[in-house]
Amino acid sequence: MKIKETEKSIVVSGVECLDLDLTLDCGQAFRWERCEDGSYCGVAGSNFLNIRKENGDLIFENTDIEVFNNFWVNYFDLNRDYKAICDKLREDSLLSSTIDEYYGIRILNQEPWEALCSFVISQQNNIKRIKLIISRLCRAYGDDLGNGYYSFPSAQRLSELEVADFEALGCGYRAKYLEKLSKDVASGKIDLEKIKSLTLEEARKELLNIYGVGIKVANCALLFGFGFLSAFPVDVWMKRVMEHYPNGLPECFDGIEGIAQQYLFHWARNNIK
DNA sequence: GTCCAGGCATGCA
DNA sequence: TGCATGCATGGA
Repeated sequence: MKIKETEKSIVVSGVECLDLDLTLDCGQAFRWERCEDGSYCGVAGSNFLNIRKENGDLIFENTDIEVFNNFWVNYFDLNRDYKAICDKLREDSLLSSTIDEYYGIRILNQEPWEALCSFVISQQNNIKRIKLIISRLCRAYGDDLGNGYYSFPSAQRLSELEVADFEALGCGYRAKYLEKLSKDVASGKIDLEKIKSLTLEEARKELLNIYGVGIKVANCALLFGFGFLSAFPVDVWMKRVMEHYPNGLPECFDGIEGIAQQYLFHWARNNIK
């Protein structure tokens, strides 16, 4: 990876396997918008970013080198060798063709709190509406970052709300889950940083104790927010995919089950019914 | 109008 | 432990 600072942007070359459309709009993160020029605008943490690809280079705009180094490198997982990971996953025949078709899906390192909230909202819901609800939530209770962009509201802020406030955002029956989750995280009863330091099994057990968090939401939070690449979420789409693996997951998935899952999820959404 | 979506808690056997 | 049921809402 080579990094070059210009007057307005940061130009990163030598990053393999990062397709912005596939990575930012594949149902793992819900706050990126595709602009007319093909670039993406979004917020993560308290940082706004515009990112695009040009001749294979990644162009980061509306950020600075310090935030890039301290935040975006980790967010986009730029130091991980995804090419080697994809080569390993190609040992599976279904994934081999899937990776050829959708090469460039990465797993983003999102913040635990945002990921957990987002996937509580995601249950029994479709991606378009998940985005709609999260957008309303940020606009109503996040910090104003300018130009119509808002940060994801903190647990502290959301702990001030009542169930009816979440219902007003369109959260439906998930409102009561979010209300309790916000208060428990804000009070320290649930310690997300501590959960991040546990083993996968221990962390999953902790998340499953949370009201409104079952196995699917737990695995999504673990994969997308807590850095566990072995987590393997199975939703309605992945249940259809699992018919292709009657004997369990192949050995080449070991340690990178979550990345395999994201390719299969994308394949299923585009190819099944 | 009906069906479905990155499911979960609850009650009951 | 496993299975049936109700649950909010917006888009297709």
